[in-house]
Amino acid sequence: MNSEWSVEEDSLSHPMLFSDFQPLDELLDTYLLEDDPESIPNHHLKELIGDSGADPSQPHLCAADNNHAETHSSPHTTQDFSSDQISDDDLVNLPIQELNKRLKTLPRAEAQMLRKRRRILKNRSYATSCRQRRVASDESLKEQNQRLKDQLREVKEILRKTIVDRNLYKSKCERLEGLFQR
Amino acid sequence: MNSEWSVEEDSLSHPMLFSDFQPLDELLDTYLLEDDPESIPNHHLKELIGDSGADPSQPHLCAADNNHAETHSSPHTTQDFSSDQISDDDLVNLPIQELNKRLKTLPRAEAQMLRKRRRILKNRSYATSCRQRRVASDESLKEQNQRLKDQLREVKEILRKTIVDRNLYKSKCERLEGLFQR
DNA sequence: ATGATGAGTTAGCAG
DNA sequence: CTGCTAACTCATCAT
Repeated sequence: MNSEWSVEEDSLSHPMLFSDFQPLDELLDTYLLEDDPESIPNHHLKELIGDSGADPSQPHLCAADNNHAETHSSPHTTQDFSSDQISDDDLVNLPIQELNKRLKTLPRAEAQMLRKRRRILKNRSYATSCRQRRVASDESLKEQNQRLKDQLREVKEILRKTIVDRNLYKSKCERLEGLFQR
Repeated sequence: MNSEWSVEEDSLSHPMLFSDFQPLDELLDTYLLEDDPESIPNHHLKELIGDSGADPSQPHLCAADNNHAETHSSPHTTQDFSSDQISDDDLVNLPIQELNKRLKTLPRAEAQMLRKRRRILKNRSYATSCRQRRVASDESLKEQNQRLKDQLREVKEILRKTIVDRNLYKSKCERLEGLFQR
């Protein structure tokens, strides 16, 4: 049994109905001035990636396994080991121009493989950020949703109190008018 | 006297303030009784699958190409007849028990391949429904969000009018009380 | 076994 | 080419 409408309810945190309604007006400012629900934040769904390292030792247990031991990139004499000269890290992060320079010194087939691997590695991180973006956007929607529900509840409560208040004034007016009738 | 506090907001579509506030109360019922925002529908995110047919001719352009041209497949070696006996459709839809019966008549390797393919086909549709579910859930959140924004706007408008209404009654009370002072 | 989901791969579109 | 994303496959977890 929710005695929502009894005015005697001092348990409410706003013991001001009727004689003092400043608090209501303040709250009104708070809400009515913030007139556009569309303007709710919602813009914090970026800056989440930051990959760069994270050696994907066995990315999917099926990716082409190029043996990368670039802990101390060995710019050694021979280019015999060809593809080993370029770490995965360089492969993705080097500007394409710089990469092409290095690839020119390699056999065509080798170069092609490396380009393909570059694309795969890049796609891998695109996929990762795509997923993170989706998750972030979902969370954001849920948060916004919760905020809206809370606001709605609050505004409804204010409305309820305002109506009680108005009804009291109305009754008082009618009583006073009754006195004049006599 | 009444020229002072007559309602100037005739431009509003609710020309009832002060003297007639039934509409407000009706709207109040509409909103306050629907007290729990948590109870908004949100349960229509199912019944979306319904695959069954739709020959995925080239599912990803990379799936194992089983030659499903049973009209007259290419019988170059012995094993071809065998696997062609079971269509992809049967492969996914037959109860496992029934399928096993049929597989018993086939070479082990063949049977293993078919089991694996069954798993792949099933996973394909699991993935599809997973994706659809995600999309549906997202849309649902967005819709709910829009509804909440609309409701909030509406309740705020009602509150605004109610406050105007209350203030008018309050002014009137003060006026009447002033008359008694003399 | 079945179903669900994170992650890697591929195709294909957009810039 | 770069970046993004739908769809597929695989690994893994839970039932």
